[in-house]
Amino acid sequence: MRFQKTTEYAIRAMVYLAKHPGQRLSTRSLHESLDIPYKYLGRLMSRLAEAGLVSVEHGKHGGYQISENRDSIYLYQIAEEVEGLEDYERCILGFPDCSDEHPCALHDRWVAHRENIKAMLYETTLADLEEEPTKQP
Amino acid sequence: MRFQKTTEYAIRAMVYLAKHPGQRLSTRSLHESLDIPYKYLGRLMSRLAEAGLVSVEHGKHGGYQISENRDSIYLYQIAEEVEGLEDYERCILGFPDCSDEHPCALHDRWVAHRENIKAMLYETTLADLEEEPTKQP
DNA sequence: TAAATATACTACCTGAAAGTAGCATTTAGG
DNA sequence: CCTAAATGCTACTTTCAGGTAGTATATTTA
Repeated sequence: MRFQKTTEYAIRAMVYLAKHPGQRLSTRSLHESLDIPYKYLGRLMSRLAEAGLVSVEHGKHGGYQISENRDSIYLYQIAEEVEGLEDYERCILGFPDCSDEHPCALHDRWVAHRENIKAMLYETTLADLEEEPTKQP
Repeated sequence: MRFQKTTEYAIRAMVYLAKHPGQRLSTRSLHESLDIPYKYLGRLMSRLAEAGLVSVEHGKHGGYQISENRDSIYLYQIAEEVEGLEDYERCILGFPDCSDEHPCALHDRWVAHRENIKAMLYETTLADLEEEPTKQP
């Protein structure tokens, strides 16, 4: 009941980029700030760039920055790109034909929590995460 | 953001046993009723028996049944045995020193949902899942 | 134009979850 | 006592997330 490690990395990186608007940050600096394996992070950033979530500059002094406004990038977009959103449509017990009309024993209890998590993903932007005066650990 | 498949199997099997109190059910019959790979289910049931969640009879006409009262077995016990409960103490972004006092950007939003899920696991018994007139898919 | 520094691409390695298979062991009952 | 039917144990296989490594390519700048 958690994000894949790669999704954690992706959200970390996107949040960090959102905190440094207008700056182009290299994989090296993200690696050092966020403690994510350098080579693995490089491939991840390429994926995020290809998905259009960040813009990229090649060559010397290259790197990544948030592609659009921080308030137009939602958490679900990051999760979708990395691990997909299939889990949030899935029966909690894995029954293929579980549904509201034909629920498994845990369905009703689970769906309530699941919808709350979905709301978090679909309604929270990177800008929203900036608003609170929370320190990055 | 889901249970491991094996945890799904375990909860399915426990719920099914809880619906047939006093009956000793073989791996074969559980396999046929729940569509879980036969051999894999056999090993899983052994684990649940060793953990004390079900009682077991060997030999001909052997099988498993709920070990105690249905209302004294909580979902968290099943999840704990199969995949552990570490995820529910973990930072959603994987920062090792994230905490209430030193939160990551998502901490406060996530903890609310996480605690609700923990409550579901720690407060729901197999008997509770019986009470609602829901059909097993 | 050449060196430095960055991303992009490709191949490989590792560990764990999920699944398969065979044989040993236990028990009921004719 | 023997056989059928069940669990228990052990080993192997498959798949994929996560991680490592080397090289190609792009861009800045001295």
